[in-house]
Amino acid sequence: MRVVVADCSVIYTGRGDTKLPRAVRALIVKSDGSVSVHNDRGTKPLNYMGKDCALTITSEEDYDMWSFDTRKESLQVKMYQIYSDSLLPLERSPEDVLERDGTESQLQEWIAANPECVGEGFTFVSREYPTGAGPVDILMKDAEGVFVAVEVKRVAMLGAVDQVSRYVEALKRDSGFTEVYGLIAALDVRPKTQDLAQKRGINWVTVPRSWRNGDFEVVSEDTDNPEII
Amino acid sequence: MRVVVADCSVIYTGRGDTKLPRAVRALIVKSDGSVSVHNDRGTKPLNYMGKDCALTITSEEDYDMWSFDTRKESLQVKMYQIYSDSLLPLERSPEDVLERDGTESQLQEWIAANPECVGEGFTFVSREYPTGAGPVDILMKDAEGVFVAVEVKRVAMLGAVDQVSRYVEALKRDSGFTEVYGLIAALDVRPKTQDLAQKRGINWVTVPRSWRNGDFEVVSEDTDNPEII
DNA sequence: ACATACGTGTGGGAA
DNA sequence: TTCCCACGCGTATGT
Repeated sequence: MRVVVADCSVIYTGRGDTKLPRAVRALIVKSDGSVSVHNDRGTKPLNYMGKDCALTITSEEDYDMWSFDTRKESLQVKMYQIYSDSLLPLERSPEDVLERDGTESQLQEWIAANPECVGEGFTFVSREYPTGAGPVDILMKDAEGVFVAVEVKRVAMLGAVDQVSRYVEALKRDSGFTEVYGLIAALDVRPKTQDLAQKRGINWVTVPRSWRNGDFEVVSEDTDNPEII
Repeated sequence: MRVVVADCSVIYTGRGDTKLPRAVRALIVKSDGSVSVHNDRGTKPLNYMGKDCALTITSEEDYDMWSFDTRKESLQVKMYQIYSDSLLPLERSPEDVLERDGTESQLQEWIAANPECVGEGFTFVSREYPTGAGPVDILMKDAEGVFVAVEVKRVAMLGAVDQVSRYVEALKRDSGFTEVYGLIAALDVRPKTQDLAQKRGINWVTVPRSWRNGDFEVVSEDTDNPEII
């Protein structure tokens, strides 16, 4: 990994177009051929370019032009003055991957395994049940045996209501479900989202933050009638 | 900006939880109190923490613990060995902002100024027209004088159909519009999005990539009847 | 501070 | 490969 501190200006052309005026910034060039231009604020680079770009350096009167190019994009850095240029040796192990926990997909699994948490007497039917408008996260039946299309989110916003509306609509029209309604299961359902859900006749429940402690998964193993705690 | 190369492992707790195993990586600490943990691949940090986090360093037997904390989140880095630690002086100017071109908001302005591009005889009525379900990007009238709720996107996916459906629904119900329909104007309308739009009775048009050349904006100034070229 | 929406979003998984 | 959706999305803007 190479870090260059320089007085530079930047032009990007590709998916969009951007300009950066002349200023002192840090360029980070990695061994996979990616570049980022950082200033002293924030975690995101001001400009960047994905891996495998080719660097060509040309000299002009007032500056060196560092041009990073791929097939479709180009990042052109005018280097007016270079203050430092360091090569930082990093071992690169392909195993160096972030391990995530508490993701939506895990929440989904957990709710599928604990249908009671979204409603008394609810039972699991299927995960990723296909509809004409995309797969429903979880399909359940309620205590009366009516189908429920469950949309799982960590944070539910307006789009979640739209999604579940789409699924219910598609299940009724394309799949011949006569009795089916929608439900949002989320850690957090925003106020406006609650309003829209209400209007659309979509139910919603909040899952307690403690879901990851596994409270619902602990089953008594000492009795003949295992009981959800 | 401080760059530390070290053999370290990382644990993040906050919105989710993540772990990184022990490896040699670069820590970037900026003057706004943000941190990022980089390996030698990609433009995105493996871990990071936004601005204004407080760093406290404590010594353990095998490592120093660098703990970056905010009210709600915490990034804990076990530093087993530090290979280098450089302070890179960057001037920080608040004016150092990326200037973008070809954004959605510019596309929106352009379409508002060139309503003909989405339909023969269309006329502009209003931008950001408020509805009970949020503001419509552009409100127009078609050649017959019927209202059209236009949703602008660079790339239109399923959510765009939902949005414009919501607006039309709200305009009819809350605002007393009797004649109104929805339209998506985008550079790219994805296949499934076209299908769903069809089903919902939402129209869509693609804006040519050349919109930024200003073809529609060039107006003859030599005649009494300025004419769109 | 909260809520909403854009982004050169990025990344991953499935068709 | 393209298409779709989640993300500790980040970041800016309006309230």
